Amino acid sequence: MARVLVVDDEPGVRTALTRGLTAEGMEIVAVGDGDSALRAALTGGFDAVVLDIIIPGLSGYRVLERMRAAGVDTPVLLVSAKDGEVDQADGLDLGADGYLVKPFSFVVLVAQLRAMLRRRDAALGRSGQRVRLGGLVVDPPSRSVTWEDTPVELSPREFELLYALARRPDTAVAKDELLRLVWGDEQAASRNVVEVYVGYLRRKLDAVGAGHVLRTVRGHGYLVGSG
Amino acid sequence: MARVLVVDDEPGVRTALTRGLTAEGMEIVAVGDGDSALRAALTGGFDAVVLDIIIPGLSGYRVLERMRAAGVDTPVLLVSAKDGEVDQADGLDLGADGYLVKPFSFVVLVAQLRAMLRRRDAALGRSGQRVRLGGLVVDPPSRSVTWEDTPVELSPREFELLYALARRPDTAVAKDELLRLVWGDEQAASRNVVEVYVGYLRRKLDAVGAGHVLRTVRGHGYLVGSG
DNA sequence: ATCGCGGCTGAGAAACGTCTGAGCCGGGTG
DNA sequence: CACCCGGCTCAGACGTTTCTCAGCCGCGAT
Repeated sequence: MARVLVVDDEPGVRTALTRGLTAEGMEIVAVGDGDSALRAALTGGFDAVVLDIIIPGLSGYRVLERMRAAGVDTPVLLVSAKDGEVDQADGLDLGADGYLVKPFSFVVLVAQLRAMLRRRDAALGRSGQRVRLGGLVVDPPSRSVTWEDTPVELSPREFELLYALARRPDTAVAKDELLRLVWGDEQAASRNVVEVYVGYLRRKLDAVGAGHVLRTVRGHGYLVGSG
Repeated sequence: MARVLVVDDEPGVRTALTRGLTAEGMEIVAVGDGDSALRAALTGGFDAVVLDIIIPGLSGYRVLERMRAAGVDTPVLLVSAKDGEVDQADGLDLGADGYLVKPFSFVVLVAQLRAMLRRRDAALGRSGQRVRLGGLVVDPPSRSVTWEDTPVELSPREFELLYALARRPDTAVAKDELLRLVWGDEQAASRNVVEVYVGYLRRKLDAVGAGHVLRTVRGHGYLVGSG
């Protein structure tokens, strides 16, 4: 689910957008002035920002400018009554990702937002997201695993297996599914190889005192969990 | 330098855009019909596409649709005389990144293109900015590298390799991707050349006591990090 | 307590990935 | 021309990883 920050000075627009975008399955935080907007945006907890330019306090331009200066690269959709070409170009060159002229169509706004979120998802999909689970951290970008800050050296297969399990915490994953997830569609591999690799994993996890996170679910498969 | 594909059926628009965008420092390929556009786009050799919807052969929509279906995620800026909100929304939902209504302002077009290219560069980590990482400094403008203020002399390839790794700190980069980033799309180069150059890099980094920043991630690639 | 089955493990063979040194090529320089 | 340097390929050595097999263990039901 996407978290979107909506910034507009008119309460009517705020409630309309909040209602409409919530119906589209987004989680909305709406604020009415530049200072609140900047404070909210700098938390980095948003996937996109809809930003009116003419607002009390810091202008939309300034908010955008300071966000980028602070290294926050959340996608921003500028909204303004100004339809001059220079305004649009300036906004985009300040680091915005789109520009909508008021009065805008809600349908277009949603489509623009979706386009921006789609790009973000594509970028994230390549790297994979880090999983934290009690003292266990599985970090796909660096392909590293730590237990309470102690690094655990894993081979590629071992890593993939642990990651496949850690992605679904406290959920039993069947051996057949692990075969599919980690070993691919090759039918060649026998189910025993999963047991062998769980063995390898356990040995390495045990060595740092994390043996209990990887449990057997008899007759089904395995699960990693915090319990 | 960015490579941009321009698709429009009017030769006048094509030459105007080609001239204007070239002046902005972009490398332009211009075509006038949907079939040529699709063929060009599917090569994947472009950083962005400016795509008119109403063109001979496949429509712009179709071109976009087939690009995405083929897994080509080059940013696309749709251009059309249709200003209906549904047209815009449809285009964006088909996978476009922006929508410009004809007649458009050239300044806005350029700003939109730049915004799209900026996102792409950020995602790929090619901002051209200096990278600092512990005691390691990689400075693209001057093509110089220092470890705790001690300069490290690198050949061009060595520099590109280190820079490719350093701009994504603590992230394992696959050998295939390094080949693409540093050696270009030429399939000719073997994967071993990466290993050889990592060897060269390590020798030089070791000589100044920075050997540990460049680590092997077995079965995957390499990473530079502070750890 | 005993039995049966699923799960676990040690050993070993084969494949794989990594690194290195030797050496070729081609372009620029003295 | 001879030389050097950077870029690259190749083949070999070495350790690691992957996987299979065979047999053992132990859970849970009777």
